[in-house]
Amino acid sequence: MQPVNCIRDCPEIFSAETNMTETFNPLKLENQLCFPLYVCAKEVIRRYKPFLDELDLTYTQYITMMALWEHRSLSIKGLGKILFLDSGTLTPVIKSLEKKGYVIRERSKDDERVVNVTLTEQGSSLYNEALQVPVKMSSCIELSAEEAGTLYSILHKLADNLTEEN
Amino acid sequence: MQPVNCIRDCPEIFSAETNMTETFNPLKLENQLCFPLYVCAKEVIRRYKPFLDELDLTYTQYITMMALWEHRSLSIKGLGKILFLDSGTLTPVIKSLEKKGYVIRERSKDDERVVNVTLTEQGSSLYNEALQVPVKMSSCIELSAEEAGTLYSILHKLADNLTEEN
DNA sequence: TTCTATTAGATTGTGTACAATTGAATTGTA
DNA sequence: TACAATTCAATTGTACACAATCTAATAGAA
Repeated sequence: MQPVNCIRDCPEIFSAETNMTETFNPLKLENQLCFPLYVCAKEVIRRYKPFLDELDLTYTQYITMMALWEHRSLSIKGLGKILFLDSGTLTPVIKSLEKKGYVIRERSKDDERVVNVTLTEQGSSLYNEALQVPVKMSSCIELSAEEAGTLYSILHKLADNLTEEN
Repeated sequence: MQPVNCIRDCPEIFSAETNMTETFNPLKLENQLCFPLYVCAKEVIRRYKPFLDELDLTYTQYITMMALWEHRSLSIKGLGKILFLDSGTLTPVIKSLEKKGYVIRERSKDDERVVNVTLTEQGSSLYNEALQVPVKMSSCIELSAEEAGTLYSILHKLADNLTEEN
């Protein structure tokens, strides 16, 4: 990726408020904030792939399992709120997890519209193998503890800002 | 998104080197670094959509046009290096841009394997309308100048680290 | 209570992403 | 110079991601 000279080279943030001096070009890739975000997300997920392949999970299936390891059972809607995914994405992901035997899907008796997704025994026990995934990933991301912490908190602030009140 | 308490709550970074005290759980979504990255990338791109719709561009087409506004003409391989995309993704994107009249595709005379993608007059002049996109986006991202700059440089460091050497 | 509005999830259609393969062109080497 | 290896782009197959639509179920209001 390109080097960066100064803080105002982030057009989504600065183009409106900064005085546009000589050569500053808000449509250059190197001046974007979203583009490296998009590249990093893709590349980190690509680094997950070999480790997730060992569990026969995709990244989307992995984060779905994480939500279920924490909550045991969730509706499609509940999963969507946690993962920021809609039913168009989740329905096939969950059917795939069901086929692998990690979850079961069943209509709620209280409200027939609701589909509850629940971990099976096999899905629960996958947790122990999955514990190796973050361990292995940690060696792929060469950021200092401070940088990682800073990145973490800025991303959470940004995510809150972008996803609030839809 | 969930609140964060302390810097070690980033398992991809910390799980290998940190002493695992009592309840720290590396497989919780709130303890991931990749998950908010993935969510932010998706959500920022979603915010682009209404502005890009006005230009009849998708985000992938938009970054492709950015590369071409800067370089005028590039091979598929050249575009792939800049955008971190492979031919399987780029071929349909470029055919779509060709259909809209923004680029032309032609085999290189020097090397018939190479396809050069070149801006048309119409593609070039789209630049002027596209200048409004970063202006409009700047009001969607509520980060301070300092946070944006910090995010920018950490993401570039991470991208360099993830994409170096193929 | 009946009719309307809302909600949950599934489906459809479009557009990425990427791994793996293919085929044509070029390069490197014996 | 042949011929094996490499390179470039296209194609194929799988898996998202989301907008828009659809259907069934539930809730709300007259």
